[in-house]
Amino acid sequence: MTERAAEDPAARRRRKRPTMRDVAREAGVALRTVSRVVNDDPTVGPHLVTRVRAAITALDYAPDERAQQLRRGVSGTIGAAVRNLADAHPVLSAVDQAARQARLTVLAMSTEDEEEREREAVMSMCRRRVDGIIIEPISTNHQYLAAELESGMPLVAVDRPTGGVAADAVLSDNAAGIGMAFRHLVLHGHHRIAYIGDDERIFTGRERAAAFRACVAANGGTIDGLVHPGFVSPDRVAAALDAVLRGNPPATALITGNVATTIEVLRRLGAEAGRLAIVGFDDFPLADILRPGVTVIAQDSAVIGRTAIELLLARTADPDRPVRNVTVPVELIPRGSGELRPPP
Amino acid sequence: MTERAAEDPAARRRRKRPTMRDVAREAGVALRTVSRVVNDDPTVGPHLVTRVRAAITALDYAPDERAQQLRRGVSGTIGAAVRNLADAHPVLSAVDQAARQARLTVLAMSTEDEEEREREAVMSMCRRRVDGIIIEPISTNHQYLAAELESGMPLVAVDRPTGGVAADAVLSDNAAGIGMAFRHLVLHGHHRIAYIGDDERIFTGRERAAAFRACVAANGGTIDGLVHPGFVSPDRVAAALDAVLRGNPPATALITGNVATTIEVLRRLGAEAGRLAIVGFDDFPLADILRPGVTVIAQDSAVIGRTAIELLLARTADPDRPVRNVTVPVELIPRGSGELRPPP
DNA sequence: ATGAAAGCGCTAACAT
DNA sequence: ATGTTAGCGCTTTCAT
Repeated sequence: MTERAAEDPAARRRRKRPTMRDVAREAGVALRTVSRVVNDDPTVGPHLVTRVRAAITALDYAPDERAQQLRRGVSGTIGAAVRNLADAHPVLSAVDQAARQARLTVLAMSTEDEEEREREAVMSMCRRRVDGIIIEPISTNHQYLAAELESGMPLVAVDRPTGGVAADAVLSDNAAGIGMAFRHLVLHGHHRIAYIGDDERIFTGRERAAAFRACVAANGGTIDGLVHPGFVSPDRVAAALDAVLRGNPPATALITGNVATTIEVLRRLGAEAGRLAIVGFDDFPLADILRPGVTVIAQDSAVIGRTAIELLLARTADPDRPVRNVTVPVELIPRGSGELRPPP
Repeated sequence: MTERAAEDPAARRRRKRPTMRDVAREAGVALRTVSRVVNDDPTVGPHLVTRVRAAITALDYAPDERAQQLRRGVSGTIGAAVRNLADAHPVLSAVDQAARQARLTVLAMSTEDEEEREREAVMSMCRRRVDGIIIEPISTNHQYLAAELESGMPLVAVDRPTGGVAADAVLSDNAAGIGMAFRHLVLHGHHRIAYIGDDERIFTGRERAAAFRACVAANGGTIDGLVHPGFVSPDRVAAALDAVLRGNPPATALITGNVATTIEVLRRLGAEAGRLAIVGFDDFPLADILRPGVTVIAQDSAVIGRTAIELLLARTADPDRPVRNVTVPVELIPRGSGELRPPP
């Protein structure tokens, strides 16, 4: 790690940040007039507007948003509690864009998949008096938010619902997705289809595993040795994959319940990836350039993000409206891995 | 998209958010005492502490951070202007963690790779009076920040330097990385090595292309038809790849200057990926499960992120310290694609 | 050990 | 059309 000191006028003078009062003095007008100009109030004479603008430029004045917020009562900011800042749920992009269109700033904080961090992040947002919160829940018990919800804080859960308190949520249609995957594989000639996915303590893990069991049952099969929910770790996925491949008879197709599992399975399979038909839940970048391409059930991030903001704004407008859960359809994207036929 | 209304006690009462004054009234003490308790001032009698705590709990009081910040003069927040919220530079995770350890909150805003958005985001952070800004520069001219820098706003550029104003920066060792990639390929028997990368108007594109040219020259070769910098689009990459493969003689190895290019090349190559030795600049998830695995020059995100926060804090402590540029070493990770030998 | 009062920088009644 | 004044919710002298 190399350091290099660059040129720097050592005698750089620090200027204190100018306030609105300074601008008023500079322009020779009242504070209120500056405020009017800053807020584009049309009732200011053009002459003064010019003078104030000049003063603002001369002093490099920028209003203090904290003071504005404090006084105005709204923050113009919504909080987003996401799992990881560098690799957030793709809906966050959509949330961000939709928020911008609603002239709202997004304050993103990471939860690192830890309940306590989630709580810290969300409470910090509340203390900042954000105008609403989008949360990708980690915790299963959000009682700690009861007071906030009661005092009208709009909160929208994404991907998973909140627990213990009623809040708006926008979820993907997990059951339909698993159904699509299952039928797709059956259609391609598979009879022994297995499932490896998240721990059933996690909402999506629970929903997807349950949907899978229902599919097997509806198809008149038995689920013995075919369903492998659990914590996603290389070892566990490896063991589950092993059980699936060495079953009697072995499964010829696999549904993976989340991206981490899909990737771990592919990593494990390596060169033998073509040996097993695979449909993964949730799309991921590069799924199309793997060989074979990975067939996935894709969530509609754009719609989810937009819907989340809509629910947020609706609740802001009417804090007493009934709580809503919106389910967004998913889509099967065939890319090769899900279209593999079983060996004869 | 299905909607479902959930149970909701229609007559839910909205409680106004309690202020410190409310807590004081509830506890029967002065405002100042509540403030003391909230800030863990030890000079409050244990009896009153208990009473105040009880009132805080009873009212579900949480201090308004905006007001605290306004009064205290610091925000406890640093801004991070990143390209995209859902797919930020991996250093952001490291920044986030390092910031948390420094008891700072990260306010992330996206620039969407647009200069104007960058400016909006950064200025918005300034108006929020954040304690510092981490920026992944899009713009090449940051004169608009001159006043802020002058009034002491700590600003650290990551991955690329700022333009037009002197600011701290932490950069990867682009030249060394290209050098490592080039030597690695030479070592594996390649004589015709090509480069496809970013537009040279972008800092990293410029540095990497220049380093590549230097390598070719040092190796006694000519660069005719081997260097293809430019805007990263599927068409342009396809054309460049075509030129590389149909050269006379064709190149047997390729260095790609960024992840987008690497992926576009792999997508284009498809099943023929084994035909060309490839070393990509910047690591990416799944590089290890592609076949062959993709050999990359990896940046040390953790170090970059930590260093960025260090520079930020150092400047906060001493706004007059000389501007520093820190260069962080990169690493070559062999995974297969870079170890392919040229056809005989 | 506790409290009264003065702001932080701004907006919004309410004059004029 | 412009200015005066009272807060937003908090921290912080300065008394007591």
